[in-house]
Amino acid sequence: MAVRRQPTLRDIAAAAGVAVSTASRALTRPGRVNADTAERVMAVAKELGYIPSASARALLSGRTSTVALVLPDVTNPVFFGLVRGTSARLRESGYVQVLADTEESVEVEADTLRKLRGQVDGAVLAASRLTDEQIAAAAADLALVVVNRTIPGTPGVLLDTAGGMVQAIEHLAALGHTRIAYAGGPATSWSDRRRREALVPAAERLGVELVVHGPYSPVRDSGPAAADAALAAGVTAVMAFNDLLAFGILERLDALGVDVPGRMSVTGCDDIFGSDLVRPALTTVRSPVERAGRMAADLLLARLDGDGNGAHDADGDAQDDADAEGAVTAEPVLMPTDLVQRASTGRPTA
Amino acid sequence: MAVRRQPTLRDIAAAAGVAVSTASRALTRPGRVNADTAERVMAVAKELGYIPSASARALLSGRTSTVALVLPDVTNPVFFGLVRGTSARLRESGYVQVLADTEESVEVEADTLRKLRGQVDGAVLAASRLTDEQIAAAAADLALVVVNRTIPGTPGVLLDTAGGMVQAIEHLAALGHTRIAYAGGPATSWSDRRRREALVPAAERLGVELVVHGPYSPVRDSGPAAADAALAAGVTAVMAFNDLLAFGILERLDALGVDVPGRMSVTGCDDIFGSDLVRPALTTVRSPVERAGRMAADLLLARLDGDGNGAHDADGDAQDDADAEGAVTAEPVLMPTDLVQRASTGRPTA
DNA sequence: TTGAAAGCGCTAACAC
DNA sequence: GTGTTAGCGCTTTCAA
Repeated sequence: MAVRRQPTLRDIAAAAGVAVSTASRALTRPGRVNADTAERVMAVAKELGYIPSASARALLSGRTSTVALVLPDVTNPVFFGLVRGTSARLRESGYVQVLADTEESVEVEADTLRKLRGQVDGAVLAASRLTDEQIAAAAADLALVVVNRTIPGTPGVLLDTAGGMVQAIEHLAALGHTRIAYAGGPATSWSDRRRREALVPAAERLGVELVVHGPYSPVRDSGPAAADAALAAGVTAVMAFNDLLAFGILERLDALGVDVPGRMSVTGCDDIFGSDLVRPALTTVRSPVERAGRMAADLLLARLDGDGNGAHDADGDAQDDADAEGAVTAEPVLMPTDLVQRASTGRPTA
Repeated sequence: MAVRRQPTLRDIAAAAGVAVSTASRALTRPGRVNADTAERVMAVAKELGYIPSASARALLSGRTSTVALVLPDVTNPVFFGLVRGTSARLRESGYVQVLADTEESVEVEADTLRKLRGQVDGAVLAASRLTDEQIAAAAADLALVVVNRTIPGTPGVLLDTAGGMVQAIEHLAALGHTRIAYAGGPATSWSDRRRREALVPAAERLGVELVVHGPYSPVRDSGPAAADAALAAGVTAVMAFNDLLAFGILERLDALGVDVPGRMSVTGCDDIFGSDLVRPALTTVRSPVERAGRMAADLLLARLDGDGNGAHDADGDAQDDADAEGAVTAEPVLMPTDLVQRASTGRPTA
């Protein structure tokens, strides 16, 4: 396969009886050329199935029209929305998206970023495992937008899950819970730190006792430990760092015959696929991950296309674009989250 | 950001006091050059952080070291394993993976494939919406591997879900079910056709009555219709086209207060994330999607790198590679599936 | 062993 | 309005 040689601009020019430069002009800015000539060239190009060489263009312009999305784990449901968001936004602007899975490895991520330099115009870096310094260094060579990280001088998108968690604790307090556990995530997690900082004063304000457990790995397998810790702490509700952890907690409680939400309410975070499938369905913090992906792509494209060319205004999403414009100044964009109430939370019956 | 100009080969050559051609040789085949010179050049290159321009290489060689994965919907859990499989395999061989989401649209897919030509060396086409003719045409311009499609002359990977479905009906028959429904998938689905062709004789052999419903969209929202049809047909078990549909069926049965599996057993297909989270946990056909992804990438790389260079033998997966070698002849590779028994199937209590 | 030069496909001056 | 030419960064003859 892939036998037939692609026609080049030279072929088109020859077939149309013009010089290559004329052919080039006819195809890229028909205005700058005689209408008849332009038409003829375009007809020939179409007939021969001409497609301009991306490599040649890239070599000449230094621009590849390609953007990378770098993720620690493509199979983590949390990132699906992100992939879709960036993917859709980039396609709208004619960019190609490269997907890089770093397999949760710092080395792979650093290596990937290095190789990407020159291959892509920019990258969206999600849930990076790198240090601030490493990211800042990479940003010197490659237009970068970070998701859920704050790197001075680098634009970013932040999902305000801390705000959603505060909504969750308010929800629980309103239901009558007075002693609540937070099953925390990885010690290195920026989000986790933010949530603790938000939850402590919120608990105080609401007059509830907050017991912080963890750190736990944000996976189902950590659920049993978190569930046991919550039971041992004598709380009536546990807020999990994320849905995966919450799933594990629910499973453990189910196995122990603990009534949810009667004896123990459970909340998660992310509203990933499956959170409404578990029984009882999980009350969780929904974050606009897909919109965050769009936004990240927006920020990146704004940088790449130059601030004012308006190319990234193609879609009518005034909300996003308004934010994007503002964020060209490298202020991280904060995306609000909200609480989805389902069956896993209720009044404590004890 | 992205300010610092990338050093080119010329810079390296100048700094090392050699000609560009020598620098090129030193970096690409150190053997063909004086050892001292080679060392000096490499040292300079490292110091200056030289990275060869992918565009220039591509322009010269016509090879981009990039492969596309084309999917109808990145957010469909069925594809996650595929993404991961191709991604891992491609990275092992130093290829970059481009992810293209066609949004279930024939037009977008055709358009994507056309644009991809020249940008990538090849593509893995999964669950394509195109006609055989369209795919065959695209294969003339681009090295292609199809997943779950058979296109004469084009290598492919087939997930033998039909075999898994037969296991499922055998399982149900063994439990004592004598009248079973199959909630079929889209009429255009190649897999669906294969399954019907396999299920009918299997049912006959097992002495069970098979009632075929559908076509249904393979999404949760189609579940209620499928569930209602199964109930109306008086069967004691329903086999869903895929897990998403099965989820919808379970929800509907739950809402109607129908006991699962007592009154109705349910099976799915794919074993997607969440199938063990639903209650009752779903008995389903597990297909080795990630391995299929690896295999598809294997087949593609075998084509691209030429049959015998062994580059795709880097990993020790003798099983896969043995198959891959054989499949260079464009015989589709069939991946076996198996049944995962969970709580949603049991003896009929009526 | 090394250097000079050609050229991949394209665009952007710069003529005419 | 159109053609000629140079050159993006690299590899690869072909000489030296």
